[in-house]
Amino acid sequence: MLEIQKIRSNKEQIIEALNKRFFPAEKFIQELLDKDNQWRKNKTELETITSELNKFAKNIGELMKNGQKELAEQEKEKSKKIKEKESELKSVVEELEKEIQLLLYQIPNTPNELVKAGKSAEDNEEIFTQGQIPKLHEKAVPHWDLAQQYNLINFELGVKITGAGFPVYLGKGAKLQRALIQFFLDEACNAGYEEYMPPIVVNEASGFGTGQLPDKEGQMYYMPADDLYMIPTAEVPVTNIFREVLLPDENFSFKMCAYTPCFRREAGSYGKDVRGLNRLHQFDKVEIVRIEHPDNTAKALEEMLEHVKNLLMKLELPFRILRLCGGDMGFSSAMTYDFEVYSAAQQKWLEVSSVSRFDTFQSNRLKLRFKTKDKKTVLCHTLNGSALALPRIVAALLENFQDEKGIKIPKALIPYTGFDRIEH
RNA sequence: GGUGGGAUGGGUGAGUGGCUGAAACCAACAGUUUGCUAAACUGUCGUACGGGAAACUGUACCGCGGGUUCGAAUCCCGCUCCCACCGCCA
Repeated sequence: MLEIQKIRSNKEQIIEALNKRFFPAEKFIQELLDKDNQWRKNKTELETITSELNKFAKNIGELMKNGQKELAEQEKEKSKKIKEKESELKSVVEELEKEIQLLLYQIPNTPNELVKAGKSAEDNEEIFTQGQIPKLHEKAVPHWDLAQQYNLINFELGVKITGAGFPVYLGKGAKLQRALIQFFLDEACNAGYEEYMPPIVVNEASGFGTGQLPDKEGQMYYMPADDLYMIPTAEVPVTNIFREVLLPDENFSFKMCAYTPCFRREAGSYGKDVRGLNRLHQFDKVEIVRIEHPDNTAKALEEMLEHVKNLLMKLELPFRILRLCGGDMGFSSAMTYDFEVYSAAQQKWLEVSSVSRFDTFQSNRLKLRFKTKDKKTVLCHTLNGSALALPRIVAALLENFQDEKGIKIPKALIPYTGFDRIEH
């Protein structure tokens, strides 16, 4: 959620920034500011009247105490009329507040100055590439065939137990999952991120805090009996640790990581995009989350990018980094970098990580703030990124490292898997 | 699931209709004293929003939402959460 104070004072810059998303900013911002003006006018008037009523009440109390009953009654009569006016104004103010809130919820974050204008994924900028695209043998197949051939993942079994998008991992397939989770967590801890194991269901307030609610509730699985949501990412519970937190000074920097399963309804997805591990309803992910002083955000983002790069290099996967254009970024993000690995048998790039800075957009909703040296209350910045999401990594590993006889495990992972090849 | 108790500022905790944005104590911060530490003393010490260049000022907030009243932390109604004990269970 954008800060209303900033919209008041930086109207033009904000509209310009939002235009990079092809969001109809002009209309929204103007309407918002008109409502805000009305609100402030009415609010001031209301408070003047309330103040008057408070004086009446005090005065009447005095009169009663002194036994001047008749005078008191007269004053009561006078205050009645003012009170009518008060309740009228009150409902106007409340209505305006609701409308302003509603508008604010619908306005996405303002893109960072580095972000280019653009409508879709085609306008994303490739800013970095690394690694060689492997040459596969002639009979190379996509990962869903490999998974079946070597009995690593059983998709049909998942359908039987739950439904499409809930695969069953078994044997070395299951061990590979466990190895990757452990590997990613160790790497994150070594980079100074503190490990958390949060709940994987959250309440409504948490969904709201990170911006999934009220708009994107279709994305989450919902349990009406208990009014709880399954998390779509560890970002939700971990960031909400800091909901309604006021940090006492400026010397803070929180680096957290968490492994959780993630649940996404992915309503509307279909076709080859959802084949095999490409898009699942349940998947595993290690997430890194940072709470930073605004001055430190740019540096923190760089560090996170380096961290994810490092993971992919250790896994020996070819990858590229894209800086998303305005139109392709998530609602809450000010700037997002996507990491894509090349999956050689499918011959396509798969998104495996998304690293974003949100600046004050989340912290404004979360009420996550700190005190400056001169005792001012200021919103913190939040950042997060996947480090990493498993399924597409597994897809790329299987596809890229296959040969005629089996699948090789990258060196860095062998200590975690306990085997160096997958064979019959 | 059953029964009972509770929710007040960073913490403990007083407050049953106006003198309470809220006692007292603790913690924290600043200062005085001191060779240093400690102690003592003095002062400061909630959040949000509005108005104002600022000093400052207005309003709201005692779990949440409604009601009664000229006036509510205090009375009434509904809800949520927490704690304890019992039952069931990993």
